[in-house]
Amino acid sequence: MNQNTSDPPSRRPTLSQVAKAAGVSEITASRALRGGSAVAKTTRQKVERAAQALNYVPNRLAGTLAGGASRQVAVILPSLSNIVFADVLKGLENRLEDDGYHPILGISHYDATREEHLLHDLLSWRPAGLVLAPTSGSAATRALLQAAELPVVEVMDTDPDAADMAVGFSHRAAGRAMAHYLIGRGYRRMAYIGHDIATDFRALARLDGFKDGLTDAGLSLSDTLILDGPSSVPLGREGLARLLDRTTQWPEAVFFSNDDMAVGGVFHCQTAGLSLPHDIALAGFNGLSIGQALPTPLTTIASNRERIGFVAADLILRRLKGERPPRITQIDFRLVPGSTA
Amino acid sequence: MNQNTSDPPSRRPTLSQVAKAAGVSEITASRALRGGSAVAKTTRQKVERAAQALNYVPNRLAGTLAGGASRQVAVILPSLSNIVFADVLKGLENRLEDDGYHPILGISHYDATREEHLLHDLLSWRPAGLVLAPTSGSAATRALLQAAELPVVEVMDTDPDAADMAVGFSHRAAGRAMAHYLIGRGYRRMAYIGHDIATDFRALARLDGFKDGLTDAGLSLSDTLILDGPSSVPLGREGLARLLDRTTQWPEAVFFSNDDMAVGGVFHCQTAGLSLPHDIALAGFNGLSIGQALPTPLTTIASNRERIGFVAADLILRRLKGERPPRITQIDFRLVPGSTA
DNA sequence: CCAAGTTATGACAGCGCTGTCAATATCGTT
DNA sequence: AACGATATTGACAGCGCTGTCATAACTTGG
Repeated sequence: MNQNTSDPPSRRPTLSQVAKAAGVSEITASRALRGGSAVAKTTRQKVERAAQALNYVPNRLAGTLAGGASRQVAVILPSLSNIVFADVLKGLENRLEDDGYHPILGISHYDATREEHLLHDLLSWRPAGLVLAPTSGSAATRALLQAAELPVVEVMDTDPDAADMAVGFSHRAAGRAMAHYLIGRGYRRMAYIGHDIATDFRALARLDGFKDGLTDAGLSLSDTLILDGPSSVPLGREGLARLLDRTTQWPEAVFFSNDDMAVGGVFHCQTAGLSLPHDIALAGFNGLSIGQALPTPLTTIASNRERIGFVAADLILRRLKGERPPRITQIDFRLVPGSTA
Repeated sequence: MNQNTSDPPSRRPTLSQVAKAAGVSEITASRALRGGSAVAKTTRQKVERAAQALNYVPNRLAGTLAGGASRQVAVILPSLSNIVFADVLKGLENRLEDDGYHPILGISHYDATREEHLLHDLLSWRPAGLVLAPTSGSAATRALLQAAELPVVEVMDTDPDAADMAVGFSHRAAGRAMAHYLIGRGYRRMAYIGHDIATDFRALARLDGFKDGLTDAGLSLSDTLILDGPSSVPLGREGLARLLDRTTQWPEAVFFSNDDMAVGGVFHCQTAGLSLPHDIALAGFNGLSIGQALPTPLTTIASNRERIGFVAADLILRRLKGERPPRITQIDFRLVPGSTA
């Protein structure tokens, strides 16, 4: 807390130093650098030159505190192990960057307590907006959001009633769509293989929707296998092996919690010499490129994660410009018939 | 710019309001909430209760500006399409979160100009540290880093001389190791299939190392195919198809720029009815789980991206605590013999 | 019971920047 | 040549918080 007279020892240059170097007042320098306001062309050039020369980097903490909007957007995702959320983040970052905004990231690990903690932490940076793929519908979380008075976008799902805005699609509807598709293909005995469902409630919603779809046709799930741990190719492979191993009456079709799992299932079939979809049919969810590159392209449902992220960022930005964008934006999923079911 | 007397209309509660509610001075409230300093137990409780009641969320912009350290770490990665960088980010976030730090993210898209711009932008938030997977060795970038006077960790590579600290491994050595392994297995005619190498200079370093390894044994690359665009499974599949199509004298082994590409190669072989590694041998890089779950586990080199991220964060944090951690930290790669080569 | 040493609290200034409003310079017009 | 309109610049205060130093309250021991 020193430095008011004379040159500071070696600190980063401040606006005041730039102003002095350019021979103008601080506020004029500020305006010159931010563009827009009325500043004579020659003055602006002087200031810009001075800033350049001093290697000036503005201090946005100060700027934001003094009245500006933050240009940081808090982002809370449940995981990064899954490429799905990396895709969302990519879309987000892409759109934000266009307007000079940046995401501050928090990973909740599908843990409601952690999510709440993160929220509190990130909010302390006074972000201009918040994007999250909620892990829980926790009341405490909801209260914090309400109080924060900033644009909030919940991504990936449109089922629960969002506090503010939402972008995504109905996972329940997606599950149901797959059930209908498989039924249409003539399958009747169907099983489900999923990962740690207690935490991933969107996967759970797909399962519920799938069951609904079966019910629509008077059917029900013949078998269900839930494995511990996050979804992965090896886990899906193990899952199918175990499911087929523990019963003599095989299902005709298996719906996996997502493509990673389903690709694992395909690999098991390749290893076990089972022909797809004749011996058994498999279906996934997400439409990852790897599933489509398989010798037997995976039957799946494509979701556009990157677009969801992009739109989420766009909604925040629009709101900050004073617009009133729609509360719910559907980014539709699309059933991709492959050769595995 | 109003609000000094009376109650502000509806703004977020400030420390001063908490203090008033608790009947103490602002600074005492500050100390009570931050813990540590000498504050009577009863006072602390009063303040905590008041904060709770008001739903107080501290303003770290103000806190940092007033003298604290930032607790934000700038992170610049070239891409998020590749799971590799998502892994690094995951490790980073994990370690940072433990100490209440958060990453501010920027994606350079393998573009030096963009990287520089991001650097400037992120630095304006006065982060406590910086982690980047450099895209270029740009002089301008280097200068900015030097001037910024904050802990900097360059991740993924230890080849170039880092400005400050570095965590990772030598991609050149990794490429060479694979060459030696394949030679040891008896292969002589070897080809390389890679993605957009102009931008991904770490992939390029692996290729160079691979060539070095061949040279060590008096061999040289029989064929090289570089495809446009980011690496992906479909691209690898297409690559191998094209390579085998354009020549009658097939290579005995193919080294791919990474596992995604190599898995695509495996899929092509499955489709084309080629037996691995008899008809042709394939090898990748990264040690992704998908490669290991294949019916024919992929021969590859495992890199520990998550750990690299974790260690990078740890280095920053240690430096902030005043320690002097090592400048270069090797996180070794490991050759994983599979059944594809 | 008082001096010396702790422990707890507060006053003050200032971090680096921007919004507001006022002051000055510049210009065209009659 | 004087006047109002417009373009350009600056003074001031304050955003919400914390470091520094000073003061007040409380111990302890002789």
